[in-house]
Amino acid sequence: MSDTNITAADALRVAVSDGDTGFVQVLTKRLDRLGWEHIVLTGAVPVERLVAMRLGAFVIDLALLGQEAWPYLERVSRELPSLPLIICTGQSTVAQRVRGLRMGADDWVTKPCHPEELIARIEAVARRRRLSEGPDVAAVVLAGEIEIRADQFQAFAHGRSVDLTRREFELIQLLAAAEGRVLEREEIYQRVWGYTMAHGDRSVDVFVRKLRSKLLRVSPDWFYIHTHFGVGYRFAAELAVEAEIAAAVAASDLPVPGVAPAPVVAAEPKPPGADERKPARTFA
Amino acid sequence: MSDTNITAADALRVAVSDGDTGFVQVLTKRLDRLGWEHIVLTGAVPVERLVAMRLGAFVIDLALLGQEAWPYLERVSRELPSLPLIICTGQSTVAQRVRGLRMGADDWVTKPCHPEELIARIEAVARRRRLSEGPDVAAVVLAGEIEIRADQFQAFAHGRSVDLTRREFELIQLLAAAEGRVLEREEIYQRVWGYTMAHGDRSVDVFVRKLRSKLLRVSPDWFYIHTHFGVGYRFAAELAVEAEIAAAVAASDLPVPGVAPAPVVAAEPKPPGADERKPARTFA
DNA sequence: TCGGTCTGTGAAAATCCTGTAACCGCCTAG
DNA sequence: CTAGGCGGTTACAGGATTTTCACAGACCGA
Repeated sequence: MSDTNITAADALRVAVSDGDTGFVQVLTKRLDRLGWEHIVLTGAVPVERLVAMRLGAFVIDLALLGQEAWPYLERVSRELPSLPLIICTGQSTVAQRVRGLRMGADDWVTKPCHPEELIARIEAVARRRRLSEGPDVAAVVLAGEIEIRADQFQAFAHGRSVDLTRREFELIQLLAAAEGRVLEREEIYQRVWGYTMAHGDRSVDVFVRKLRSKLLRVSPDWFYIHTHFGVGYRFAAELAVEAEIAAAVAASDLPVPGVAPAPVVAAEPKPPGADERKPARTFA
Repeated sequence: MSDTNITAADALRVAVSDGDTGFVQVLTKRLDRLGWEHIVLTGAVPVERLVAMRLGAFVIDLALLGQEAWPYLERVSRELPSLPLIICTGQSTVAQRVRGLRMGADDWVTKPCHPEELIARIEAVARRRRLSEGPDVAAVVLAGEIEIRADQFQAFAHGRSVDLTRREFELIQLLAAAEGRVLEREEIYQRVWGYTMAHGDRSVDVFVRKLRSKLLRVSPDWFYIHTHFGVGYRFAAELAVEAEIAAAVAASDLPVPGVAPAPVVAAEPKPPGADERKPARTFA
């Protein structure tokens, strides 16, 4: 329910094909503020290039294309029927608008228009599309020997189910999504359970234990969930040997900053602010 | 692929909620010529009645509702997110249009407008929706011993009809179309029943049971619908024997080569008690 | 090293979820 | 107008899952 989630879910890559630099500038500024990626095009970009852009929406000013406008429109909507296509152009006749819409455009906005309305219309079309395409098929996270599939509400190892319950799955998904970052109990509880944690609640600990136990069963040579004493938990796939070395190093009290980047396995490069506080010595 | 399909595919049942009799008259005349069914409403019709109408699109003039306009709009788009909703109303501000669109409207047309354009916009939204509901023209789906034929509104096994009712068929079709993916009850309800599931509604469960029972009658050696506790259901044809082996594997916790290709039904590996319980049909 | 905290563990208790079956209107075809 | 099919609701029981507890073991700072 965090607003970052909302942004992420709604974020789109939008291409704008328009010659009116003033309009484009105002529009892109708003898009930036929304966190949407945008690409400005200045002509009839070949459909193949559009495909490569993996767009979430396409805003196009027909005036820019002149004679080519209708054929281009036809081609785009034939080749990319699932691409939300919004025509944003100057004065037009009813017949032209009807033609454009029948041809496959999802909306037709007449300039001058308020950028906010254009954005709202893009959202409306994108929302309608998303509704039909269902959840992301590519929602798969890999870590060590574990494969987390959102579409299955389940994690797998060697093709076998880890047999997680709903809460267990939500927990591992949250942790894995924040791979490398330490999450505090409060935050974990807040985001998995949906409401604030009562003082002294041990639910998170208990579920971490269950998770560890099940992961150990299917992937005995790896450690996935690391305890940060007094803080919370961190998810990071680590080969057992590696972890032991790391622990030994930490125990010997040698200032070795590069503990994580172990040679044995291609470890995920940790983002810069990942390391906090004292080196954690607990690697359950 | 007959031409009757073309007509059928484009024909929509449209409800128009508008007080302007002149406009409605012109519009309905055009709709008639297109062969679309239409219903004229003159107020805030309760959502349940809208559901019963099984609409393909809903055109609404906010002016007709006065104070009730926004709450009503909100309710409709929340309860029936899949219903194409076009607002066709008089003068408005950008802020109002943005609000309406954000709230869930698919388009906002300002009156006076040409009925042809309104119709084109309805078509555009309906087209977008249809796109998402899948290229279901794959009229036949095969799974295990079951053959699901969309054109017949029926499933078959060994050439014999499974004798499914309308709802049962819609349910199995939805599940089968998402084969391998877990569908949550909410989503199932939303897509089969067309509106939001009331809290505590067990309809989905009951129909799953009916389906299982009928499938078992015609194809006793297969499991088709798997329960994901706390989540929903997943469709996947699985031979009973396979399922038992999988369960045994999980229970013994020994890797057995060449048995489990992909996600496989597994039973909770209970400690020694190694119970020979019925082939697991549940999937945590 | 010591004491106070914090975390891991195992199990019991409390909840929640699902399968099942019986029941109730509505509609339609006799 | 009546029986039967169908969609939908409800109540219940058996399990599965989640929460809670008490205790043991770890960790940190002094």
